[in-house]
Amino acid sequence: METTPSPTPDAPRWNPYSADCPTRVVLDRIADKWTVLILGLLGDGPKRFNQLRKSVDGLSQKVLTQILRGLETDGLVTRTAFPTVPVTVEYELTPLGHSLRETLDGVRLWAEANIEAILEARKAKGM
Amino acid sequence: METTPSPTPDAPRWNPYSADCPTRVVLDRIADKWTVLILGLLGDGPKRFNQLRKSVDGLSQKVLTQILRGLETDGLVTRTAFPTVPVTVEYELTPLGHSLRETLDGVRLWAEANIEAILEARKAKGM
DNA sequence: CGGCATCCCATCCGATACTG
DNA sequence: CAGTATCGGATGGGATGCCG
Repeated sequence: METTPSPTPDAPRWNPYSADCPTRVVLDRIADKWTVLILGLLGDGPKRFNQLRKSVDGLSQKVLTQILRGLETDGLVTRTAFPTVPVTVEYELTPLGHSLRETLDGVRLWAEANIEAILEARKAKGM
Repeated sequence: METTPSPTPDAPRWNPYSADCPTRVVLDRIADKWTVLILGLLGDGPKRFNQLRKSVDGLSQKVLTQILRGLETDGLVTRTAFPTVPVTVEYELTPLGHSLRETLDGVRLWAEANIEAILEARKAKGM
């Protein structure tokens, strides 16, 4: 966790590109290989731990745990453990998480609409 | 650079669930601590190298170079060197880069609108 | 099933020195 | 000014084992 050390508590204004700007706080949480995909999966409804893990190929148990803890910390998902045997744990988006996921849909749509252009740019540069 | 060293051509790509494969390609490019912020800065117009570096708190010269090379590779920015003394280099968004930046504005707006909720969630969990 | 703890290696990144 | 080159420490994350 990389919470910013709170400086002087006076000025409520933040530099748009300093470490405590809202965009950076949010990006530091979601801008990794997997989080956006997990939010997408949870958008379809509550999911169990291993259900998530198996849905995203290459995602390890350790990393999934870290991601879910982070999302929980920020109030984006809830974790519910049912006292079954063995235990069942369900993760679900909060309203806040849902609204973020909807916002990220914009990125997904852009990606799908422009992936060709990107791949051609790479090819044009010999990649 | 972060190009894959292994040139194995036909690896079984990520899970078929992902209509998100394009999303993954795009995320692998932009989903880091800095790239979205740089796209935001360039959205206001062309910027010189050190201009960008000084604008983003904590961003090193090395990482900025890597990011700009990556964005160039994907056709999102152009690099123009002017034969002044000393040399001047300008980075500018392509139309593709502009359209991505506009999409990412959605994320920025969400972040600014919901940062309070996130910080309170963290505080409620003792962070 | 859903974790946590440990080991351990790959990658990242900051610091530094040098260059056109 | 805008990089490239190199090194070493920090970090991330896979593999494995254990546990409620």
